[in-house]
Amino acid sequence: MEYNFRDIEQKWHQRWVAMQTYKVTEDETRKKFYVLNMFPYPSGAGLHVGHPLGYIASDIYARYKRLQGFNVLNPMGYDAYGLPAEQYAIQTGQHPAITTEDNINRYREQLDKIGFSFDWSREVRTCEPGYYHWTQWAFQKMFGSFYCNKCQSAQPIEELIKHFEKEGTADLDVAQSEELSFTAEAWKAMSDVEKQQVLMNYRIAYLGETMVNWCPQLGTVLANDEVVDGVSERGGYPVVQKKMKQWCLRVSAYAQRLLDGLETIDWTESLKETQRNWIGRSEGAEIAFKVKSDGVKSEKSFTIFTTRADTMFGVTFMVLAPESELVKELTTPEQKAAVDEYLAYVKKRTERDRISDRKVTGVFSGSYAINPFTGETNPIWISEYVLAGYGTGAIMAVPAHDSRDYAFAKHFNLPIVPLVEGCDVSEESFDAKEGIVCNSPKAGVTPYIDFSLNGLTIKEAIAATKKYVKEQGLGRVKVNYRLRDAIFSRQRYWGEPFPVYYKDGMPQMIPEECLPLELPEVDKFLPTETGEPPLGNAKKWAWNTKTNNVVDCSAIDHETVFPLELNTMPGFAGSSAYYLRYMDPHNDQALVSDKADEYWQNVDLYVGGSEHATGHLIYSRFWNKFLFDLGISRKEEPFQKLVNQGMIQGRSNFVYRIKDTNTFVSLNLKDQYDVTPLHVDVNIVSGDVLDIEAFKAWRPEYASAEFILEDGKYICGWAVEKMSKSMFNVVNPDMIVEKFGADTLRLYEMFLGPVEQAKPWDTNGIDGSHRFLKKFWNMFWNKEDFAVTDEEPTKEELKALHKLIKKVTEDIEVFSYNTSIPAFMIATNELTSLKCNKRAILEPMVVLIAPFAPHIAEELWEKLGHNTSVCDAQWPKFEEKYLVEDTVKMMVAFNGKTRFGIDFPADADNATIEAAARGHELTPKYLEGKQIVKVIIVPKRMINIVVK
RNA sequence: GCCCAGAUGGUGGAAUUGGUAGACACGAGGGACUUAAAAUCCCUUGGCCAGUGAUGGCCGUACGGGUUCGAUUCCCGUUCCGGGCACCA
Repeated sequence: MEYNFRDIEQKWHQRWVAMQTYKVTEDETRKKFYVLNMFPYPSGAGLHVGHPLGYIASDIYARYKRLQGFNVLNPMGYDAYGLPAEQYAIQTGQHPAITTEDNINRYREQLDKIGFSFDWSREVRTCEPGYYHWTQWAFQKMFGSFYCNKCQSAQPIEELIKHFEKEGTADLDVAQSEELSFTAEAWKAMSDVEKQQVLMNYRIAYLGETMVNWCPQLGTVLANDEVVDGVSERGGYPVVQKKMKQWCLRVSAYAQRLLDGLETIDWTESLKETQRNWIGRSEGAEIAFKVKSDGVKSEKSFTIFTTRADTMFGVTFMVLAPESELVKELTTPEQKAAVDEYLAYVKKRTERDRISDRKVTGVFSGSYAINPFTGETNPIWISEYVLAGYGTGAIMAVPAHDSRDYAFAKHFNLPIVPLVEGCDVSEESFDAKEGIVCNSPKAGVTPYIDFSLNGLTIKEAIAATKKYVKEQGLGRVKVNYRLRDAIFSRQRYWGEPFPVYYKDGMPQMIPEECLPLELPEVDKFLPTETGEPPLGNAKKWAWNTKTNNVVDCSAIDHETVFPLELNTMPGFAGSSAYYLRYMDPHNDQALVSDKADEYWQNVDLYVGGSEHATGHLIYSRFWNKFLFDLGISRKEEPFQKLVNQGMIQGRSNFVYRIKDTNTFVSLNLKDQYDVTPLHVDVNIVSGDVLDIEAFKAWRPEYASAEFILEDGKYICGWAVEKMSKSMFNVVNPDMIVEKFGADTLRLYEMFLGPVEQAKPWDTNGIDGSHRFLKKFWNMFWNKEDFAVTDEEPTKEELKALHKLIKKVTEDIEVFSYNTSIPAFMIATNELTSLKCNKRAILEPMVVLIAPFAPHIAEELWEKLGHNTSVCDAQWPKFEEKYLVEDTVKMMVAFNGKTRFGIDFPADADNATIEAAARGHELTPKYLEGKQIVKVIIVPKRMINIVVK
């Protein structure tokens, strides 16, 4: 019987739907296992062969776990809000909801062909009100919370208000935008609006006037992870810094927990390292410097942050960030003109300019600071190399031991004082944190300090200085993080609307029971003429606080009807807690019910690309920790194990056109001509041989092309590149399924190499996987008859089977699918040559292959007489006894060189083997005249005889 | 500049974590069946050398050292490729 994959796959796709094979419900009697793929953004281009790679890998794992008796949750959905649909809408007027729906349908069709075990009854789409209800709800909870540093947890804002009423800001240790200080009386005296303004300083979701990455071409702000090398990640447009009022999430409050959590989860080291870099913890000290203006000592002071407190004696100047509030305060009248000119220059420069040309620039403020350790005065400069957003926006410059300070000092001719024994700072600074400190004043020489750092190592000196700073009240020990708060507003249409209206200029949350606040219709998707976001075009976009519903904008009276927020939420909003929603996707009372949450807990295995390392995977961990603090999520980390599937690259093909002609020359002859390589569609190339007729038909200008062939063929060149339309190297999985079947595609994608590794797609090798499935199929058939007998299996057959069980089980556990497929091939070849057609062997084989090739497994399972799905079978148990041999072939080596193998009884102990070796029984001719120094026995493998 | 992960045949990649390097597959070459093609099956396939031959020898896991009876695997140094962070004080 021929292996007719088309009929088989179609039949089982229908059956699975009819039988609801993949529907899961909470079942207290079984252990849960939660497998999750990063849900896709449904782009207009559809799936290419790279997309399903991770889905196949996780599907194999999900099916395997199910066969092991776990209750497996394996859901799928769509990250449906996004820029491409909106840009398409701007160009064509087509509503993004329609484009998105079309794309989703296309994705679904393509996914269904590959035979995944997704429970589609749990599908979520981030753009549906039933889903974004809970995105808005979480945002409101963040608005209503602050972060308590003492208890390391989010708390209701009411607790903070109580604190203010009792003792003002005294004894307050919370996450905040800036440090405020007021008494309980002052708090009570504040107006409502003032109170709200104060509270905004502490909320986890807050409206903040911050420097943002503004992308004029996209007309929106971008988060830090959406900006790469000073241009937007999408589209590559320039990004400038701009001060704007935006919604922000206080992700920075969770920096330490985000860092600590990494120790508890099973992710790759490189991904954890990426997140550690992004969080960027650094331990240092904040030290206050008093200001001396025009030589007159003033009461003004400012604080700097340093990780090198030991270098206090090497400070020769101070530097402020141009955006710092201190600039205005510390600029003297004489310097004002020069400073203003400099600030204007800095303002002109984009993020990109700063990165690409690192000129040394700066201006003197006119003021001086007093070093609290020495009493010396140092000039205060202003320079763009100091960043406003990190530390305090001000530094003490130690040119001898910091390369940036060094460059600045050289450029402006400022003094350089080395502090480390034997270091040479004539050409460059000495930045290393190792060596012995020198040049610090002896104890008692200055009136300011009573100890010397000389002779200490740098590490000791840092510790000693910090201790002193703390004791003397000169400053405090401080940990800083590079991680910034996430900017949460986007000036876009196609995203979640904020459930917020404005009263007296202050944001108010619409009542929780009125959620979801649905995205309004607009007549155009561009910003308004006055530059407001696209929601400004909505006619019906105001909130009536009496009736609690959305009303027409013309009704705004600022008494009962108020304007609604015009920004929408960014892409990461919807993807931050979707794994919780899958647990209970249709619940309209809660994000997830207690019962479902208690059962499914968290994701056991998460599969997706590493490009989300500093975006989604940080935001999602933050979001989950917040929900954890609220008692919604059971586990502090949402994704226990994470596997990053490698990108599948394209394998592009090239033809070589002789310049100024329409003649194409084959690869190995091209060096004889002056040629231009051109991309050619890989779908008309097979094994690097060009289909000439298809090529002529491909483009009208090639219809009359001429060819210079080798051996009668046109051989194309090739290169590995990103898979993309413009390179003509996109391979569509539908085509592969059509030609070879889904099982072959699944097997081949896994066989290509380790899941985690990036690798080029090469359709050529797929024959091998297809041939294997045919061989596997043929084991069950004798010509046209299904021929499986109930005979007792032989020892040899059982050995082949159990070797396979062992290998496949071990491989799946560690995601090494690419090595278990050869094991299947070897076992199939062995059993075929043994002419084995016994049920006791073949039935477990079907179960073993079911995760990899579910369609063929179902068909054979049914033919074997079962009336349930193979998904409900039991994973075969491996038994060691079938692999135990009577004899063991031991390799005999002399001084490490292997000579030959010799059989020993399997139960021979080491002493017997060694005696045989020493007794010259094994190898007389090699041992003649030589002295045995030692005999090393590697169990069941080798006897190594060391001779002299 | 700092951090992380890599480098194995013509190609994708194996190697039980220190024990016969190159499994398995593709590609290539040869053969069988066939009028022919497709399909299928069999043999060869890291390099060099010796032999009619079975076979034997030497070299070989980016490069140079080291530890070990034995190193693709562990350690030190170098080169190259990929990824992350980057005026972060």
